[in-house]
Amino acid sequence: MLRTNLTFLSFIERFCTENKEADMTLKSFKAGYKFIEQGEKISNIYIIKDGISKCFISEENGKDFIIEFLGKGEVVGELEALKKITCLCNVAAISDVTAYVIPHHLFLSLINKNSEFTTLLLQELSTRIIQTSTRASFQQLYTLEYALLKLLKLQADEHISISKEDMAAYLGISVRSFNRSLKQIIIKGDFNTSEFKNTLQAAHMKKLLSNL
Amino acid sequence: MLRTNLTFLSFIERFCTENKEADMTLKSFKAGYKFIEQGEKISNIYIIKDGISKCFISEENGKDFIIEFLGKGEVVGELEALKKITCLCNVAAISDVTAYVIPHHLFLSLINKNSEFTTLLLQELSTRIIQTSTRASFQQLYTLEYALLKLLKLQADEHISISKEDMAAYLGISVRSFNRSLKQIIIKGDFNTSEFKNTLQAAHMKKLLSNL
DNA sequence: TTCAAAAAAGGACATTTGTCTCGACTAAAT
DNA sequence: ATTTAGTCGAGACAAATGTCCTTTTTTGAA
Repeated sequence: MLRTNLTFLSFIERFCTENKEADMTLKSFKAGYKFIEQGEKISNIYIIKDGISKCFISEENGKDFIIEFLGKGEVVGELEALKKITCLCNVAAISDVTAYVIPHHLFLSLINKNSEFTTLLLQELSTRIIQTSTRASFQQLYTLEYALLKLLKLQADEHISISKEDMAAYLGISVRSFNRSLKQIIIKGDFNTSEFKNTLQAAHMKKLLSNL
Repeated sequence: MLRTNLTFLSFIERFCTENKEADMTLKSFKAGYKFIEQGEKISNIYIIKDGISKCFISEENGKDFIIEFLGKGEVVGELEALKKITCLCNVAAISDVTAYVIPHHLFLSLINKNSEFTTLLLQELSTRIIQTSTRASFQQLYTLEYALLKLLKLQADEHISISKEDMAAYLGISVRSFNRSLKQIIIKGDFNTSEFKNTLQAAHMKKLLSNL
């Protein structure tokens, strides 16, 4: 659920130091700041150096759907650059975020001139398709409780914690349903059973649950 | 819902005629034949020349989720080639299908040597991410009836018809729910109202509904 | 044409999820 | 300490969806 791409980040940082004259800058955003707005035209791509963002679609009926949480090395705005479209999603910082800002023209010329970069980009896009597809399938075909349990586990694994509202938006459900399922999980003690392989995970999970 | 990529197909056909010595073949599959099996290792990619296929994930609970219907110019197996993984999905022919078969090594060398091809591939992957993401959001956040109506409209637009089971699998619901919503739509006469702009569409829609 | 088997449709009930609302708790202001 | 506004959780009910099983329709063979 929290995507990262350290290889991609290394490449960018290396490129940055080796091409100091290139038109790349580093920007910081406070937690909560929405730095990309759905429907707007942008002329830069962003590569997250630090912090966590959420990428979400706001539907016309007022509901939000979180496509993915983005961490180190994830890129944003590249679809817009490649396909010359307005922003597909909103992107907002969840924690404080710093990101490399790269103008579209530089991004596009990198693709043309640097095959290492192109390969990394192809890898990134592939990963995204795989994750988006498998998640869509999973969330449509399994019960909410199962999906929620999996989501909590992922947070335990990655030692992060996401707000209740964001988790609900990620699962595509109301906060009410989220609370209900959460209670079921706690009552049943599902998080104590078989699926947790190590006690560290279980401990982090308890902490997570006590904060919700 | 039915993806096509005619630019991609043109490129392949041109490449094929210009490089007769290259290791590319044309294969045909009868309607219903599952030519890619989830979890298996493959060493070719397929580019659909003609016909319609469905690409679907079979979950462990026995349910299927249709990721997308694929028409002319759509490529299959490229994620597996790029990321060296076993097949993510099943792919089955819905109508009779003919497809170009290209070995992984040729596909990968095309990426390295032909920047036009790489650009087309980047476009294709981008489109896929966009479509998968917007669909996931839409299906999670809107009512079934709304999603179904949209699905029927798409079929009317594209002059194709998909079986009931496949539509249900695409929407991630049971056939029972599908039938219920369908009835609602017919009773309400939704397909006759505002959203249908031209009578050709409306006519095709009536034909579709009478076959369901 | 008739009948039996198979497939599809739909009714009934259970479960899940959403919406609306009220009450409990929190925190800040007086 | 009291009040008040705001937030959060959950009860109650409604709507949506799945499962199971009966009914209806279709198909194909005699």
